[in-house]
Amino acid sequence: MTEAITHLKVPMEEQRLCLGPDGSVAHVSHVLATIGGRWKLPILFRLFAQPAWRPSQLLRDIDGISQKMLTQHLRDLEADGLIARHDFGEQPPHVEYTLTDAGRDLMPALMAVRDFARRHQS
Amino acid sequence: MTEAITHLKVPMEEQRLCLGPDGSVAHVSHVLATIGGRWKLPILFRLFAQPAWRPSQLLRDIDGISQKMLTQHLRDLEADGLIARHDFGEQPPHVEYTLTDAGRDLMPALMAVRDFARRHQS
DNA sequence: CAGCATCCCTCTGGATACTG
DNA sequence: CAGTATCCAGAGGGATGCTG
Repeated sequence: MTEAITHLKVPMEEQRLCLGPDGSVAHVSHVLATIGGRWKLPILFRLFAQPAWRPSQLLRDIDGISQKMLTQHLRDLEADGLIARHDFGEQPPHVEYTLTDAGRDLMPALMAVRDFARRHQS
Repeated sequence: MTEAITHLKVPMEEQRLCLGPDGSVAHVSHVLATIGGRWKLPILFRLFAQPAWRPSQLLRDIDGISQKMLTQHLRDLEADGLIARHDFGEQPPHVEYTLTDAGRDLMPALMAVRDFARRHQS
């Protein structure tokens, strides 16, 4: 590689769509921030594979997670509108978590990321 | 919401596809790790909007980035196969970065994430 | 121009123990 | 069972200055 790289022109529209304070970068960054926690994907994918989980089930099923991080991530995901908390008000306590419509709508995008990873598996 | 949530059955195939050491979670997590740096999306989207950039251009164009983080992220992205470094061996130094085929292939997945963010913009 | 080295600080997340 | 509180170590990243 000793030859200068051709700088193909790209329409300014494309640039504005990608960059800037409210462009693609900001949108994607925001989503990545909401799913960026250490255990958020394991939680989301479980709620996708099986619609309702109790915290104790997740705690047992997700290997290595602590109760503190489970609760914290569930709170975050709920605040970001990806999952919903259902309290049955029973004694002993009974709580279940499910994906929201937004949470379900996110999964195809994550599958696109997964498919990319599969295509370029090392 | 006082009624028990119906636990719809999901095929075991789906579960194995999503979870486990080599399932979707691992794949997506790996990709998120490679693009998770503070300035990696700004870099990738710029290389997507315009094919070749010199480090000094990126340093001027990406508001707030330091030279240390620019170099570090460029190294990481190169090691992960998303971008390529082209050294023209001139004096003064002349280096350009471009997306690799893999890097270009990643963008549609990121666009899917962006479109999700747009649909659910708050 | 491209890149490296050092210091420092914040934030995430792990371990542990406790409450209703 | 569901959730909270505290302490603490490590990674990520900002500021600054230097080299070929």
